[in-house]
Amino acid sequence: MLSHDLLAWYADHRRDLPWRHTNDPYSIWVSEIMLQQTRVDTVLPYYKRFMARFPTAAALANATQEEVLKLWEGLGYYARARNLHRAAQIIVDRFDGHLPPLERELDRLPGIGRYTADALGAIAFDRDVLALEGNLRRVITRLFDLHLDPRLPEGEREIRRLGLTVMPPGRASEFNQALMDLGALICTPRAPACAECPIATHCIAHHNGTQEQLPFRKPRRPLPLRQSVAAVLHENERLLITRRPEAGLLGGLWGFPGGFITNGESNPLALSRVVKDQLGLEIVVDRPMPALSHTYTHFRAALQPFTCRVRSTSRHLRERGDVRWVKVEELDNVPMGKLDRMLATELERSPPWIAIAPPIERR
DNA sequence: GAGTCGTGGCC
DNA sequence: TGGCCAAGACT
Repeated sequence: MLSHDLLAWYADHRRDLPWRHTNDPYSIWVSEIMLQQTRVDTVLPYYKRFMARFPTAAALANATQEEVLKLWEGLGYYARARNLHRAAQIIVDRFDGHLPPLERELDRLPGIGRYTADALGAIAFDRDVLALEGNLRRVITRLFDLHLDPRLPEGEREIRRLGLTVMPPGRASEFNQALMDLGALICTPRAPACAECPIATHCIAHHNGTQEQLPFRKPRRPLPLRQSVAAVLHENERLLITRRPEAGLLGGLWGFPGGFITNGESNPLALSRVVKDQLGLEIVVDRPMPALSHTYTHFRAALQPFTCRVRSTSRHLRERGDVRWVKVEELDNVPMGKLDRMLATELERSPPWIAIAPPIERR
């Protein structure tokens, strides 16, 4: 039987992961949020630090958002951290610090969608639900040789229906995680290791030789490039940083004032306008910027020292909660995205200047 | 339904 | 090396 073969393989080959050493729903929840669109190896050090600092929902709820973001810095998709923090506060206020066990309740919490609600239902609460994520979609698609796009509603419905037919009642936690490990270790997107697969004899795609072509995907549109600018403003030994809006790129993190350029403005003018809009500072640049390269992997090559003067600093800056002056060595103590950390590093070489960031390639 | 949101590893 | 992908959620 398929489930028997799968669970026997899982008993011998399951990955040893910190969140598999516990039945605590909070611990499993944190792992599920961190693992969204993020590889296990990337998550591990973040997870350990986070759980050491916030071992319970109450500990997380009592923290400041800034501290939560600081621990998340570098992990990406920062809305996850803000939503996790908010949800912890809701759980403390409305559920006495404990996650509700039903998917329809979990699904209402910020940052928890269909998948995470089902994963918690299955893994933390032993409920007979299928937690459909990338691995399960691919594995089930191949098992049944489905020629449907798994991301579209019709494909998802069919995957869920067929998956449930092979899930043994009462063992949803093991079964879901076994399929995840199978997808991560054996039934990989490219070059699946069918010779080592414990359920290859049950796999219709393997029988038909179609596993390499599945799951079917529509080609994606090419990604646009967007150009951004940032100002690095010195005052003696201090640097000006601002807190970014919660919505959008690197939301809630601290960084140098700046933004995306629109309408093909020349770079110095765009920078002047963005900084003026954000801070009320007049910036005077005294020579034009050179051409720039195309992705921020080439960031260092694109940086050009650039002399400038700040015409006026206004007192209202000091009163704004989203603006700070920090010493260079303190930059490590506020949550900033990677791009801005690179700017900070570059700044220490040749202050002061205004940096024009090359276009950001969206993914 | 399609865009947006990060980062790192892979070949 | 650049395009693709990874334990998705939200708008």
